[in-house]
Amino acid sequence: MRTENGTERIDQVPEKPLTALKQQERDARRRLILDAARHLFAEKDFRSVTVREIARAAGVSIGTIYNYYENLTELFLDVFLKSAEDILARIDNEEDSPHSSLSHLCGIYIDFLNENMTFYQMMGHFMLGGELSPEGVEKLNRMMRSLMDRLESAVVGSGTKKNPRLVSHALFSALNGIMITYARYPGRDAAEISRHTRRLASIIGDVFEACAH
Amino acid sequence: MRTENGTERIDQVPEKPLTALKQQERDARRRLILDAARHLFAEKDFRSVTVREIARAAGVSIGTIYNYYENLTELFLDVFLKSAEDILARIDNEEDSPHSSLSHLCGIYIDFLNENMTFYQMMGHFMLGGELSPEGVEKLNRMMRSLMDRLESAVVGSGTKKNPRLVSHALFSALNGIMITYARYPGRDAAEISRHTRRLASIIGDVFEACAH
Amino acid sequence: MRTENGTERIDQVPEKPLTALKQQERDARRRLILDAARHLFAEKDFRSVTVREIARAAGVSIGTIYNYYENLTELFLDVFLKSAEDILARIDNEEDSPHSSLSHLCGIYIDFLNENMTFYQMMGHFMLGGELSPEGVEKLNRMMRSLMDRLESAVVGSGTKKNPRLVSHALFSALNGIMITYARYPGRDAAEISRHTRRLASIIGDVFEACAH
Amino acid sequence: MRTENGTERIDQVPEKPLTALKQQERDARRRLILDAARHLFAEKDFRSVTVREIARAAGVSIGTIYNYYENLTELFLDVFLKSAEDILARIDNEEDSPHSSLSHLCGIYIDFLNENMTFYQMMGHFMLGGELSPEGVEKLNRMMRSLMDRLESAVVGSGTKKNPRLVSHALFSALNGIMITYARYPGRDAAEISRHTRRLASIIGDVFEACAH
DNA sequence: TATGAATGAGGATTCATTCAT
DNA sequence: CATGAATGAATCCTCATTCAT
Repeated sequence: MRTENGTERIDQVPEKPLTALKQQERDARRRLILDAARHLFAEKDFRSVTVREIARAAGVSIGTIYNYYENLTELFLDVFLKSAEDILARIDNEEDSPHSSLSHLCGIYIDFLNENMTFYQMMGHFMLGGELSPEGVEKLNRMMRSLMDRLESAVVGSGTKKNPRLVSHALFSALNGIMITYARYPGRDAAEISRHTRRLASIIGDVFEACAH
Repeated sequence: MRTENGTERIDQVPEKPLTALKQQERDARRRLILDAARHLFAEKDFRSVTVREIARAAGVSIGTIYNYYENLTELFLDVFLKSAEDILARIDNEEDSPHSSLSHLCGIYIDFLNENMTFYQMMGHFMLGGELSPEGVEKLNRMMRSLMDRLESAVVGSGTKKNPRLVSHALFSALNGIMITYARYPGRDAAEISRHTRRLASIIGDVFEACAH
Repeated sequence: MRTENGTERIDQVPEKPLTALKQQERDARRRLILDAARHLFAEKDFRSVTVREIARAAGVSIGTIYNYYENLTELFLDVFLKSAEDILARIDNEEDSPHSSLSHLCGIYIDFLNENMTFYQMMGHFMLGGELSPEGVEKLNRMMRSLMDRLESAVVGSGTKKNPRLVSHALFSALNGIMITYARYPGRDAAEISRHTRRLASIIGDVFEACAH
Repeated sequence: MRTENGTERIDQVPEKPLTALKQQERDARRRLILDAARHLFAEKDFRSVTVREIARAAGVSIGTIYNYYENLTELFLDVFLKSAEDILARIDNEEDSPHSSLSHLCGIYIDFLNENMTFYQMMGHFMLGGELSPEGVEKLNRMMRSLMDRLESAVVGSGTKKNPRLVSHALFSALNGIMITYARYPGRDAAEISRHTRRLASIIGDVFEACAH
């Protein structure tokens, strides 16, 4: 069994309940660190967060961090992947609802970005040259593809006559671009930025939907 | 007088040719530093370039750099603004040509990004939380608006019936998003990425153009 | 009963075969760790080998290592003493052979050093300031004296007219010095170094032998 | 011009007294650091001395250390080379004196080692696997050869009939071995060790001298 | 006795910035 | 104005050892 982000979670056969328990504890601890980091990132740019801060926030020692993560970058990547799982889940939930238009999906995504700027910052960081191990790159790309797949489903569902893969690439790009362009709109507070970016997402969704026909 | 990027260039009255000369020298030196930095950034991620490296590349001392720039960030910002002037000039040149479709403009922009990844990286850096002085933010936003204006002209020219400002916001976002999404497409070299991103830009341009009508 | 290296092995009276068995297991385990460490040291400088590596190589846990050794230094010392036992055994075997000249003995010793650089490195480490418990120092010196004794026998056998103890001190020193001086002879591979050091050992042996008369 | 240890000391033409002055200051500062380190090494094993300690002892900042040395290893190496220059000078001075027998030279050398245990410890460290840059290895070997040359002169002077190079190799080895074997003679204080090692050096010198004939 | 996760002091090194010359 | 040596806080990461299970 593999979780979406590629973390290996060893299946525990009933014969080894002890090990299973340990694994649970391990997962819990890892989660603890992860969440502490996420909360920290909400307060300040993730690139300026130190191991010491994360350790303190998680209530563990520095060394423990390194028991769970090879290095800081791997932790950052895990935070990113965890966030990505969240948005995937959110999309998958909405998919079942009837009013699942392209525009609606765009709104969900952009709302998520507004609520999780760190996710977006990390996307920028990792996609634009942030050092990453080969395994890290692999995980990153698997995740990006997962996101793309959701979009493609929606694009196909919109009945486009064009190449759905290419169109969903373009749509995904368009959505991602909203934040890099307006996340720091001058003199606007978070609420205004949220509203503006949502409107742009809506426009983009509409444009792509309209052109499908 | 103000240059597009807001650099303050003290006007020299003809009565003081000596000072004017000095100012020229000063500009030349500043340019020297700027260009050295740009070349360096082409080789490695700008965030990992040190003052010492820039000084060596420019053939000046570290101290001199601080005579021309308050700090490293200001230098980075200037590099960004200089690049932005380049793309503005490129767009303005093309504007005169007859086949100035929206799609064509998108192509020009995305080509520029591919040739100037540092520009894009800096955009991401500054737009997503990079520390910046109030003056820096001001300069940055003036530049972003200049770019937007060019796009808006084109959008208006495309005869859209929608709110041109909003549409051009959406289009600008869409273009910017291409790079953050595909600059690290796995297993592709620069040429392939350039081709793919250009295709996406073309699609986006077409989509927005089509919907104008 | 005491082994040559001073390891305390609690005598097991026949009445307690169970405990004796346990002791055997204990010895086996200790041996396991020891050998794993020795093999590791053959690959990389012993000072850079970590407990974790030794544990992994021995197939035991870190904690187990500390059940058998007070600390890493004690383990290192034990490796050293085990090696020393090897060279003692080798010398004792050769002693019986007829052609046991001083020069021949020197050759045996230097060959051993070439094959067991870790032994020599540890000698340097412990003799030149490496922290050691009083018991450790005691063990170390007992071993050095054992080695000296073998040499002294040979010196006496060579029929020297001088103070045999002093002469054997000098000879022992001379042999030990060969490696510190030539172990890193530039641009020579192991075979060449082995050959050169052997030749020097031979010269030293001859010189001491010649002067005996 | 090159100093014995390979430090590049740029010759200053009279036309640039300013630069010459700066170079002098630089040398002085480098010397300051060097001496501080040497003194520190006299108090505790050089391997356990930290940059912070050296900086404090030298009255400079940590960063300054790195302005003069690439890294700690280079500093250690320089201390070693400086010591080596001292012993070379001492030998060269004695050379002029009439009673320059082999045995006398050996005494000078062993006295030096007793007074400069750090030198010997470093010799062991660098010769037995201590990490070193290629340039470092080069410097180290040049120094070892310089020492060897002095010995060879003396050996030749002793009128040996054997291969002088080989004999001096053997002699050098023998001397170096004295310290690794007896520097930690148990229960003896520095004075006793000094006396004992000197006696051994004398024996070795005599033995080699006697055999020359 | 075996385990191995947790610990955290401590290491070397970097680098933007200052300022005396 | 130009210089570049000095600064030192701040970084990530290691690893021997402990101890609860």
